[in-house]
Amino acid sequence: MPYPAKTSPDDILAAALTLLETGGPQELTMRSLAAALGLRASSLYRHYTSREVLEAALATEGTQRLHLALETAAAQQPPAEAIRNVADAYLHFAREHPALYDLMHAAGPPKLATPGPAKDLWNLLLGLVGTVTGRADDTAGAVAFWAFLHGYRGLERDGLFGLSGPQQGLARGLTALTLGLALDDRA
Amino acid sequence: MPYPAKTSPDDILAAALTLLETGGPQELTMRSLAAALGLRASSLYRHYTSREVLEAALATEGTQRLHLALETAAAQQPPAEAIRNVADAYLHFAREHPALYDLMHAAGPPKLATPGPAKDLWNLLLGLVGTVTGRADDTAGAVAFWAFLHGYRGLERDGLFGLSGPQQGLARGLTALTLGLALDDRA
DNA sequence: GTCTATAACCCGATAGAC
DNA sequence: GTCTATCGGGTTATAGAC
Repeated sequence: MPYPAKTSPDDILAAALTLLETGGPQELTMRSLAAALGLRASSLYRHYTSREVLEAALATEGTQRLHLALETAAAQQPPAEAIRNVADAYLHFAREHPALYDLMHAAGPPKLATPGPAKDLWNLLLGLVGTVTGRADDTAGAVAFWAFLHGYRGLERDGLFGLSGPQQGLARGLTALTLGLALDDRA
Repeated sequence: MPYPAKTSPDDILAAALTLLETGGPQELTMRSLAAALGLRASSLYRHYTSREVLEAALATEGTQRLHLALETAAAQQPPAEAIRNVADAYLHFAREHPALYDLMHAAGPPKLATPGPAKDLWNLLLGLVGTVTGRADDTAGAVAFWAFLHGYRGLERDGLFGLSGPQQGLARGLTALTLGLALDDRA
């Protein structure tokens, strides 16, 4: 055959992930991605109709991986340990895949309502917080917990902890938040 | 005079702020900025040597404005009200100036150690949290409080609260965090 | 200090041959 | 399915005239 297949959607996705982690978001262009796969940019459009579609696929893949990591971290652990393990796993994921984590939040609003990786992730957080606060559907508590993790990661990524480090801000915030969520009995 | 001054660093900064808020970060280019001022892109380089320098100036300006807004919100208020007012003012600022807020965090790490707007902002948060926890330099507590606000804003901006809204996640997180920080007596 | 002109790069995406 | 060639657009930044 004159033009045998050199790649596939999965290959492209994998190469894009590697490129994203090694060179950051600036390096993820259709040209450099094609080069990493040994082909031309125009060939990619046979597998992903646009860059936007490719980024959406990346975001979905990232959300799935994060969900899996958190699930593993929480497995077979009592509530207090599960919370800490999940927080550590969350931050570890964001540190290891900073550009992917950013992309997950930049590429459109992941629908928490409709079934999919984003909803799975949300349900995990909801259940986790529920085991600590004793409420079945503690939406507000899960939002607070997620906001804290997401924000801590943002500050850390922006280098705001400089040389002095976060000074136990993570541990203290986590303890305070779980303690406060369990005690607070607002409606 | 053949070429009278049409602009100044302050004019440019003001126009850049307007452009940033109306059109988002994509619209803030040297070309469009110059066009908004009625001149050519190359003329801007007499006032700001590069786009990077201009963005740094924007970030500094934004940090000053945020600091001022928080200072006003906290003034003459008992601790509990001050915390809530500051949180509201913080989120209000981020909602009103989303692109500027992003730029403040994207344009290099603001040094919290060296004197400047960023340190002023940090000191305000540190003092505010101190009035609630009763500790003089509660670095960890301030980090936790800031992380929560920053993270809540990020989730809100990414549209993760969809139609159902944050479900009191802000109020509950704030209450839980302040309660927990005041009660927790970890070192 | 502003102008014109241009250098030197980058990007996503498409047409049509094979 | 991949290729070459190219369209059409964008950007920061500089050189030199006035």
